[in-house]
Amino acid sequence: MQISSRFSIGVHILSLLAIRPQDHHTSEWLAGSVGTNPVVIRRVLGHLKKAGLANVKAGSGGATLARELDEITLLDVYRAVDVVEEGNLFHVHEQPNPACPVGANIEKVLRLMMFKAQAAMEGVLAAVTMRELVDVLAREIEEKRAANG
Amino acid sequence: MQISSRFSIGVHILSLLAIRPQDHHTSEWLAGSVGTNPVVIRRVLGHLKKAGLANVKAGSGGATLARELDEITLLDVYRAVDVVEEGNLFHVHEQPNPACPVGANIEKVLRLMMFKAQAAMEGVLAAVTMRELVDVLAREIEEKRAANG
DNA sequence: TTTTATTGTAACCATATTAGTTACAACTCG
DNA sequence: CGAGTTGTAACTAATATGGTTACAATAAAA
Repeated sequence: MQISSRFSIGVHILSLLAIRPQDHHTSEWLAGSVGTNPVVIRRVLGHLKKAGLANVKAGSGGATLARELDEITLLDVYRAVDVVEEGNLFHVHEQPNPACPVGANIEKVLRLMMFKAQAAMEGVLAAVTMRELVDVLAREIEEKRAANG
Repeated sequence: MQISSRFSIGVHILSLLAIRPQDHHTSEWLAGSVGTNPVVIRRVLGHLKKAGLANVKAGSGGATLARELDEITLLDVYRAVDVVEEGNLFHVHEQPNPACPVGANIEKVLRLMMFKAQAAMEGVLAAVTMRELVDVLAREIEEKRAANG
């Protein structure tokens, strides 16, 4: 099991919009960098638009950031692309036997522990802004450029 | 996307082994409490056995704990039932364009952030032992018993 | 030894999700 | 108008999940 690459694609797209603000970001252009089909990009971009993270212009085409990078956290992207239903990262089996003491009570205990684990994960995503990520990315690009030419 | 219920089933099984040590824990009996098919139980139990968390006796049947509750963390169970490939909770898209500066460098940055998020989640699981979980569960059972009779 | 109950595993099924693809109506703007 | 683009539906192949039947191998009781 893995969390859908829609999340990583969403981050990739927003990074492109941030780092290359001058370009005409069509789904085809974005797909070229992500390495996938334009329709996949349009689907993810649709999620980002709905969440108020990106603007997309129909007809003439092109996407832009709808918010400052400082005001977009990785958790915002994660939620936007709808990869994990809220509070349900873990699937808890659904028919424990209520006639058995363990069966009747384990669900509550399990959900508590799993919620904490999930919250810890999302907390890390919430603590990183796209500004920080793009800064790290830009530094990475610059370092490689300096090294390889 | 959700992490397979094998994990919650595994915890449920170990809890049963701990709370009802006197019973004959056949897959059928366990399935009765979990609310699923005995084969599903046997499959999970197979994972737990392989990981050294449970003993299962073929032929005459019956499962028992193979370790003290204090020496089993939720992370042990999570790893045992093989719900998430190590280090790969997040699926990162696999063909970013190396000719694009963003495409060439985003994977490393993404993996770093995602690894931190995943590690935070697993850290919570590692911090909870089956002893603690079973204690909470036993308290829950007792409270309900006292209230409802 | 025979009988009975159980495990371990293969095989199959229905369902769901994912990511890619084709197709096309609706839209924007030169 | 015409060229280029988005939004979306529809289809596909691949994969994972959880349930089910079936049965050989096994253990222990009768």
